[in-house]
Amino acid sequence: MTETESLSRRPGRPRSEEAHDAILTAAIALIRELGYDAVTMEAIAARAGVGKATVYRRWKEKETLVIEALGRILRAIPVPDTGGARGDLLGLMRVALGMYGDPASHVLLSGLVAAMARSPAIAHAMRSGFDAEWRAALRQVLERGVARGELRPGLDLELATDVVSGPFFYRYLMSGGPVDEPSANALVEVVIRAFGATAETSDR
Amino acid sequence: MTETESLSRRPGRPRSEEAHDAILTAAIALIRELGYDAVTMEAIAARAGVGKATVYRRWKEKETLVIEALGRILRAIPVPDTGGARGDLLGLMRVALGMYGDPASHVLLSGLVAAMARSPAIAHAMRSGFDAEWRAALRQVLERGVARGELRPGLDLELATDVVSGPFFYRYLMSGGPVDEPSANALVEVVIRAFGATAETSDR
DNA sequence: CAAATGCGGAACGCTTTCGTATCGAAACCA
DNA sequence: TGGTTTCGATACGAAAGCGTTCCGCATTTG
Repeated sequence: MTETESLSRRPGRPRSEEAHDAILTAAIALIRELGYDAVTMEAIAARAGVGKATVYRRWKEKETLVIEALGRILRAIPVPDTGGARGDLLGLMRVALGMYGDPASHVLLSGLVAAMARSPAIAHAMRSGFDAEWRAALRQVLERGVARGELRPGLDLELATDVVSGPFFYRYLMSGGPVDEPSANALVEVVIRAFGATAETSDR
Repeated sequence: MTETESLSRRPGRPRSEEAHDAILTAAIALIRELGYDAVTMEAIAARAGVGKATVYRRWKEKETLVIEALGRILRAIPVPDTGGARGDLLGLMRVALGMYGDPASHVLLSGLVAAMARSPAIAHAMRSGFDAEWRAALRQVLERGVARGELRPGLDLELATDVVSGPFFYRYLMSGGPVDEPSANALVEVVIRAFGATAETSDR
């Protein structure tokens, strides 16, 4: 904002975009492999093929580096539109399955959850990024379901959101239970039964 | 088993039970404060008022120490019996609220979740302790509900368990949403609506 | 051109943790 | 009593990470 206003104003050699990218990419890769806590600035620089000074010139702490890196793995979640709440919810569940399916995500996610507990900045980044994105997509699907008359008008959106998100999250991080297509189907049926318009209770 | 068969067989000074207890207690306290990863053997010994050698004489690795210490905070979960599924589930939810209510539990739980992702031994200890205990209590309540005719006979026990456990777990570790009595009430209603016998869908 | 800044790389001093060793005192057994 | 083991405490060397500084070269502005 202040630096790059009129097309690179400063005298010397400009900072390398390649280095910037390589550092962020290396950071994500290492957090996937080792978890947030175990990753060091030294290792990030080494993996990126970059001097430590190049890293410290941009970020003073691992925390801020990681927060910027998190933006890289955050992709917009496509909101499915199959014409019905059941199909839309299933579509979102498949997005979740895709994320949970990668075994490396386990170390990544659990490491970040632990980091959230001790770093408000990381917690904010995760909630306003990962979680908010997912939540918004889910809310949209649920509201469309209400508008169509498939879901109950007065339904608690927050609660419905977490009934969809929570069970897989719990299985993935704690119980080790199945996180797969059949479970996704069953969970969607539960949500529709719980939040569906009072008419349709046991169809399918 | 082998050592203490005939009332302290070995010649020298016996190991201090006080030291043993103090070490385990110190370990738990520190994990609550700092998280699993950040706790060191040095800090545990210091907090316990014990020499490092005394710690290493008993446990070679932090991992095994922590696994034994986890047994300390695992209390048997009382299975409520209010005469109805709704009341029983609410009783269990209050147990969960009691655990989540302690702010120190946040660092404890999230640190252990991260440790589970990298240590199969910790994962096993958590699943066969904390999770299994909770799951068994929940299963009992659900099965009683089925026997009473309040819940649907063919219900998926695993899924129902995780629909109860997951949402608060997700709020606690990820979204930061409310984990309180009103939410517990609402969640119980969701479970009863989703898994209830087809007759009672919208009473209360 | 000179001045300024960034580059990858290496080395620096500092701190923390690791796991082991050693100490004199204390607690147990034969 | 003498032998053995643990006690709390402290010191130790090795290893790792920190954040900084310097090097020689590259890339930009003026």
